[in-house]
Amino acid sequence: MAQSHTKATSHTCAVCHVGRRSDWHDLDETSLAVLERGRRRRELGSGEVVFAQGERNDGVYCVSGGTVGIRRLDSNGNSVLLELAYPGDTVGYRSFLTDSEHKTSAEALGPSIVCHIDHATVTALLAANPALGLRFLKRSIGALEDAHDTMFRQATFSNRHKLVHLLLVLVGRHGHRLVNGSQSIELPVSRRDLASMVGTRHETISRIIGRLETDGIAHFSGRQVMIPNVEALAAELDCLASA
Amino acid sequence: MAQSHTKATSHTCAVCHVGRRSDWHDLDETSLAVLERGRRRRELGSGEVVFAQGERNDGVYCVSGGTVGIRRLDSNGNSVLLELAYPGDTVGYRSFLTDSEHKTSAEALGPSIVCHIDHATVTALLAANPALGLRFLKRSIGALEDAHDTMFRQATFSNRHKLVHLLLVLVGRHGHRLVNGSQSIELPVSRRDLASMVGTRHETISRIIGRLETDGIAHFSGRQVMIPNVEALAAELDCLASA
DNA sequence: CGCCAGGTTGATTTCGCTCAAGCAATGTGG
DNA sequence: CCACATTGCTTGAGCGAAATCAACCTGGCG
Repeated sequence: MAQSHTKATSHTCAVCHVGRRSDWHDLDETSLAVLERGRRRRELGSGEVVFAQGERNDGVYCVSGGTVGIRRLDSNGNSVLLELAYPGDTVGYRSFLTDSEHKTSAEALGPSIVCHIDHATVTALLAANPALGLRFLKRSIGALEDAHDTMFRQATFSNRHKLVHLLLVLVGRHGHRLVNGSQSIELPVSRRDLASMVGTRHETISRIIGRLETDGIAHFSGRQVMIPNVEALAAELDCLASA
Repeated sequence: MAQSHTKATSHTCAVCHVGRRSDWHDLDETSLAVLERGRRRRELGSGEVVFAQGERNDGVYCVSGGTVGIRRLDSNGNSVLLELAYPGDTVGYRSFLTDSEHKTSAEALGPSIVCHIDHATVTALLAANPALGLRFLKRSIGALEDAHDTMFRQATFSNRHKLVHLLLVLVGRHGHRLVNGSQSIELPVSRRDLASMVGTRHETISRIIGRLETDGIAHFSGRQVMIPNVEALAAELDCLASA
């Protein structure tokens, strides 16, 4: 929950994310000063939007805490959660680099901290630091390969397998190992969003969850998930590869 | 069929694709000379592979004629066609830029012409022409946005709508307008590949095609498709947006 | 307290997958 | 040239899965 205060002075992008390197680490002295001047820290509550689909790009956002969801909407109210962004990730760089409106929305999936880096600053930093452009290139290629993975799974996995895979990914990001060796996750997303990620309806997700429960593979209570045996969960997917 | 010879002199990348700009147009004189030395033209027959998933990257390939399919395979023999590449497109640049093995396979979907540009040459050209890196950046962002579109459709469209959408895309690329105003397409892909792109089985594609036939919306004969009224086809999708 | 969003559950119908057979075009070896 | 295998596609029957529509629950919140 939104630890709100941070002595704003002590917290610079340079010291941000010591463990996970952000895209902004490799800047030289003067560029860091430019960055400090051009960035503004924002604390977001659950559901608050970072940027909205269709808006004009106004710079990029570096996630510093929490989880940010990238989603696409259509005029019918359909919404699909396409990516999750974590501390160290930069979002909004695609519409910046193509100089276009945002093709997706970004919103905090829980209390989050995000640094906005304005358009002029990013432009200046990119001009002075070719390596920064390279980071974005690598990032977009990585995101594309993830998207291809997802497209492949959409075409070849059953809904149940897709949900299991998603759970395994989320365990990696949000899981806590308990004393008895089981894993506990706090899901960052609603059932509806789970459904959109799996490519099905939320009722169906409910039923698949029910089946996982009766199979003893996972126990759901709201957004809390207990997984007694992660290997058993992973084994569900292995039976595909072994055929 | 793969006939391999070409009067190598007469055909340079500089004069290649006059209409559709390739990624290699904006090079300076000396870089063009480097490119000419480092590239090798290949003519491929239907089904011949440009590069295979898992192979080490050995440079990039510029499509000069025909159609190239980018597909992903798994150990079970599943195959999903992820992208189509056309003259002017460069393929294989992602594993080049990330210095990794190919994450996908590329193969000619019909008689095609492809220029291989070897690893050392691309490295040299990238170093001398920052704009080239930018082209690749734009390209990967574009591909990512396409992938997001596809993921969105996978989650929200019915199979029929997905097939109709795919047909409309293919009309744009492969369609010929006939005298009576109808469109004729020569599909570049098999039914199985259509199925993988839609995310379903080939039998289901057969049945959906049957329904489109009886609805009088499209007429299939092998890989030839006749669409008497493209607007009627597009109207299928509009009814989604209007709700 | 009533309201509402998010979630679950049930009943019904539609849809798509699986398995299997049949068919046409193509290629191959005798 | 024909018998035969192969490949890609279509079609059918049966079954299981998921969409749909609807009721209902539950926890928060004004």
